[in-house]
Parts: sequence; structure tokens; C-alpha cells
Amino acid sequence: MLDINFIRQHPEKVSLMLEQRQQGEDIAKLNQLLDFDKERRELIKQSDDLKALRNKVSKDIAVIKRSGQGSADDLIQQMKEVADTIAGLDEQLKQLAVDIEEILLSLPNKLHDDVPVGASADENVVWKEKMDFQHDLDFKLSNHLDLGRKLGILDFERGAKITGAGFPLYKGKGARLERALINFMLDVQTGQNGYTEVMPPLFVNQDSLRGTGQWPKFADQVYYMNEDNLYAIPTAEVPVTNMHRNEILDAGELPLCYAASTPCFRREAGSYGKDTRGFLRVHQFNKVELVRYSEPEHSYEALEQILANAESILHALEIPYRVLLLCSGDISANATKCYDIEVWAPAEEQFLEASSCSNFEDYQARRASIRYRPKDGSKPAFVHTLNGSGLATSRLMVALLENYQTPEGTIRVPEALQPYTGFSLID
RNA sequence: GGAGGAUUAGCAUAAUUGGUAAUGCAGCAGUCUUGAAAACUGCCGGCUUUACGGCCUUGGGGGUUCGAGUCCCUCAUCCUCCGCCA
Repeated sequence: MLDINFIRQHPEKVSLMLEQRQQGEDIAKLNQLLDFDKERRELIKQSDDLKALRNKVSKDIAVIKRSGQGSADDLIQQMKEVADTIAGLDEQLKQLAVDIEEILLSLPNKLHDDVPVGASADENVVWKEKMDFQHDLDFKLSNHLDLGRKLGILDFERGAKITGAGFPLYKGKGARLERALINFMLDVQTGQNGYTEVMPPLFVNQDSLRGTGQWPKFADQVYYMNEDNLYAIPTAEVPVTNMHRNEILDAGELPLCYAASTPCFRREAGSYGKDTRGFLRVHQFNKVELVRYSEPEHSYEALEQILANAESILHALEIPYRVLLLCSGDISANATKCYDIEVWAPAEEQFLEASSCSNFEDYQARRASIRYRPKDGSKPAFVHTLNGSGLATSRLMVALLENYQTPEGTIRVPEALQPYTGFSLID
């Protein structure tokens, strides 16, 4: 969330940001917030003054009682009334704090100056294209659904029977290929790119969702287990960024770089009917997630590094892709700046999002209270958090199958993966 | 699932029948020193205030009270034991 002090001092910057994010209607909420904040500060002053009086008189009462001389009854009677007044003020303050918190949690992050202003995804900027990987595709192409079915490696029908639509079942060489991809990506990120591997819980509590920003805004996108009041993770970002919730880190520990492979669960409510075939949109998929905790002054270098780390996978697998710099109207509410990596699926004839690399600055750190001491003995300051997929396997699998298919309907395995699969051809 | 115990600042330890959080270590700054150590002084949870000061803070939430680390309720986590279990 944003710093209430920043909002109070620069309300015009916040409303400009809301307009650029196509959320101009939220400016009313902003004004409401400022009113609440003003009222709250006035009430705090009143309440604090009365508390100071009460503390002082309570000490006097203690002195009288201890000495055994004189009666404190009058003072106690007065303080009863003061206590009632305080209780009334604090009741109002409590409600105001709730109202303020609700608005604060719902306001999106600042935007970085690099972010192009635009109304929708159409105005995202193509930042980079890397299409020059050579695949001989001069024949009638099959899409990943047909390839998966013919080769017996993907079975969406049975996945649907077991659970429901959007829960894929991998079989034989398909399952092995998926496992190879995950292991390969983890090895690259932990070996060459310097990340520490973590294997986090797959269910999280509500505090964790709030910490990373999925709660309250995107609560309807997360699977919820009512009996135990837990949520299935929509991305490893949630458990891994919450590892250090309510902690004060030493400056020497930063940057912290974590890589985690987990399944991700998403309800995708409201998106039925669009690109739902096969892997294009699923409720469960696997992803290697990269998470960094950075000192504020280095977080934009860290963002470029995460992007490069994610790209390194596609270079090794020789899969064509492009990088988008998201515009103000398309970037997620939590991020100040975000790159999307889209892989090219030649049979679908479209780019598919396989990674999103974002800087959140102190937006999540403030929600989750993740701080560090810039120097020994100095005041704690919020860290910057970042993450990027490196990468999501579902869309990557589509691009891999479609780019590596042969005229015979078989799939070649990229050289980098062969040590992991143990075979070089899926037939 | 059941029984008992525990939770105080980065760490470790105190706090009369309820009287308003004490101390040590570590850390930071300074004095001293060629430099360092030692010693000494100050700082050493959060918010607020130009400042003086004020308020809040004993795992979270609630209650009793003029006043709660202390009494009551509730939740969480950890430890010990019993039961169940891959």
C-alpha cells in the first residue's frame, strides 16, 4: 500500500496515477481517505490529551492510597468519566482506522516514470523481440492439443473427469518433459543465476495474501478452503514474499534471491470462453518463481536482472519470444513497472504470456512489514520486493511442442533438456 | 483430538495483595588514544511534535478496573506427554 504521509502530502500525484491506470473513479475514494485521515488526527490529539491526564491522576491516586492519608474517591470518580470519554473517542478512532485501512489496501501502487501512459493492453510497448531461433516449420502445423492427444502425453479430457476443466493430466513422456522443464529451470536459476531454492507451503493464510496484495482485491481469484480458513497459492510469490513478513533484515543480507517451483492454482473467475483451450488458460499449472528482496536504491537493476534470468531459459531452450513493457492501463495494481515475456506459439499464431517481471517497490513491504536496517543502529526502512516467473511451464509447454514439432507429428527435445528427459524425441 | 507448560526490545533475564515495564549482553555515536581495546557518557520498540513534550507497546484480539506484564475470556505459535495417522 501507499504511505499515508505521501498521500497526504501529494494527493495530486495519487489522483494522476489513478487516472493513468484508468481508475479515475477511485479519486472519490482518495478524497474520502483524506477526510478520514484529517478527522482521525484530530481525534487522536483529543484522546491522547485525556490519556495523559488519566495517567497523571492515576499516579496521584496511587500516591494517596499508598500514604493512607486522605481520600482518592473524588479523583477516582472524575477519572471514571474521563475513561468513558476516552472509550468513546477510541471507539470512533477504531472505526476510522478500519475505514482508512480499507481504502489504503485498495489503492494501487505508484507508477515508475518509464511506464508508458496508455489506456489498455493495446498500448503496451514491444520492448524487445528475439525471434531468430531456427525451427524448420515449413509444413502444416498442429497445435499443442492435437500433438498432445496424438502422442498420448497430455490428456485434458481425463483431467476434466478427475477434477474439472482446466486441470491438466500429463502422461508418459509428457509428465517426464514437464518434470525435466522444472528441474532444468531450477538448476539454471540456482546454479548460474544465484538464487536460493525454497520449497514453500502451498496453502497460505489471509495475512499472507494481504501482504502481497491478492487480498482483498483479487480474493475471488483464489481457491479457498473453508474448513481451515486457508487459500491455495495462486503463485509462489505469495509464500516466498511472505517468508520475511514482520521481520527486520540486516542490510548485509540483501539482496535476498529465492527461486521456488510450485504448482499455482487460479480460479480464473470471469474469464471463461476466452482462450480456454488446453493449456492456454488452466486452473492449475507449474511455475518456477523468482523473488528478490532488494535495497530500494538497487531495485530497478534487480528488475532488469530478473528479466534477464527469465530470458536465459528461453535462450537455452531456443524458443522465440518478445518482451513487452506494460503501459499504465494494463500493469497490475501492485507493480510500479512490469515486463511481460510472451513466447511464440506458431500453430496458435499468437504470443502467449509466460512470465511477468515486476518491481513492487515498498508496496508489498509496507503491507507485509518487511524492513531492513540500512546501517547498524539506524531506523528500519522498507525493502523493495520484486518477482518474475522464470517461467510458467504451461504456456512454455505450448511453445515448446509447437516449435519443436516435426512433419511426422513427433516432437524433438531441445538439447538443453535432453539430460533431464533422458530421450531426444517424443513419438 | 485431549492434558499440562511457555511467549516481555536483536538476544538473555526481572517486575510486592494490580500502582503504570527494570537490568545485562550485543549494536550505534561521542570522550580518551598514534590507532584499537578498556573505561566513561549518550542513544539503543513505534507514532506524533519545529521543539519541549505527549500517546502507544509485555505473542494477537477482547473484558474487568481510576489504573493490567500481573485477574478473566478467546485465538495463534512453541515445548512436554497421551491418542490417531502416511
